[in-house]
Amino acid sequence: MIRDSRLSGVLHGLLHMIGAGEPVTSEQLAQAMATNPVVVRRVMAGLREQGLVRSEKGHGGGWTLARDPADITLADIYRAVGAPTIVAMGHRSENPGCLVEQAVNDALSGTFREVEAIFLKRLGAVTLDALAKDFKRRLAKHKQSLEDQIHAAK
Amino acid sequence: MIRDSRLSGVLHGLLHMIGAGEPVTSEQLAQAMATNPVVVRRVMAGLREQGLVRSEKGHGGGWTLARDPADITLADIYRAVGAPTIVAMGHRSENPGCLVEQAVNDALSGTFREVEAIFLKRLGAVTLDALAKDFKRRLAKHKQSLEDQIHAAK
DNA sequence: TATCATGTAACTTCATATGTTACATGATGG
DNA sequence: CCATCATGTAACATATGAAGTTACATGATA
Repeated sequence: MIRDSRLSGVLHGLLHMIGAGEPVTSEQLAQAMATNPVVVRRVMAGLREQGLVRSEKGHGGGWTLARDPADITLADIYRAVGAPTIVAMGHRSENPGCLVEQAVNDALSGTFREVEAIFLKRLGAVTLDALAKDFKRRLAKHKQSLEDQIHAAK
Repeated sequence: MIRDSRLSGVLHGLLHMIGAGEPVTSEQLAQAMATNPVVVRRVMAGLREQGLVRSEKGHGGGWTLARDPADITLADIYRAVGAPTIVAMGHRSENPGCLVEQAVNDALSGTFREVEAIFLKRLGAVTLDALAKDFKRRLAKHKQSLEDQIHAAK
């Protein structure tokens, strides 16, 4: 099963934008996300429609965050990228006449829906700011680790 | 996103097998599942490898359950059909060098794994027998409903 | 031995995220 | 005003994998 990576990709891009402090072009984001500028625009367009980011044309243009990252949850971003399918399984058909199918569908649908609700709840509990801070912690740790190596080599 | 319907389809087929009491051919199962006999054999082959069903060739042959449906959970069946992808989303790439990517992947992976665990736990709590009984309840209710209509029409 | 059924390889089909090319639109700086 | 830079978007190509299909081999039964 091909897995949709739009949420993953756009989060990557947003963290870059937070770190930049100035408009970031699709070209730069594409390089960071190892993809194509058009793909970036395509997915970012959804975020813009939801008022999460802004885009500016021309010199010095590019993408900027439109809202406080502390007020944006991963669930907001998930919806903004088009609310991709969460559960990769589905029903063979939706024939309401077959009682066997009804029993099977109900049993699976209940689980599917529960899983989707939990997924969205979890995403809703994480803000973009929290993710950015997590990244900064990793960065600090990484730098510390590098310095330790330098000192150890003296 | 195309959703994998093997689990749904095979459950449908298994309920038919339970109701039949004698070997059911791929042809019959295919008709019930609105698909092709080869597709049925393909997916049933996984169940056979796990010892959940048996197949017999020749006259009077077909598919039969190999174990007590009360001892088979939907999780067993899920695994037997090849453990299809549960979460339809994934990471854009697995570049361990990029700290941004690490932060994003960890945040999403945690949620993905939690969701998958819950999914399997739920499937593991439902036996094939329970599903069959649920179907029988629906059938009885349906029959009752039909009779009521006949009586009301008198 | 004819028939029935599974076993399996080797296709085709289909949906859809992703990648790419091409060109239009609009903003900035000279 | 015009060259440049950037987004906006349509149109098409590519890739993946489930599902569907065809063809034929294998084996069991009557």
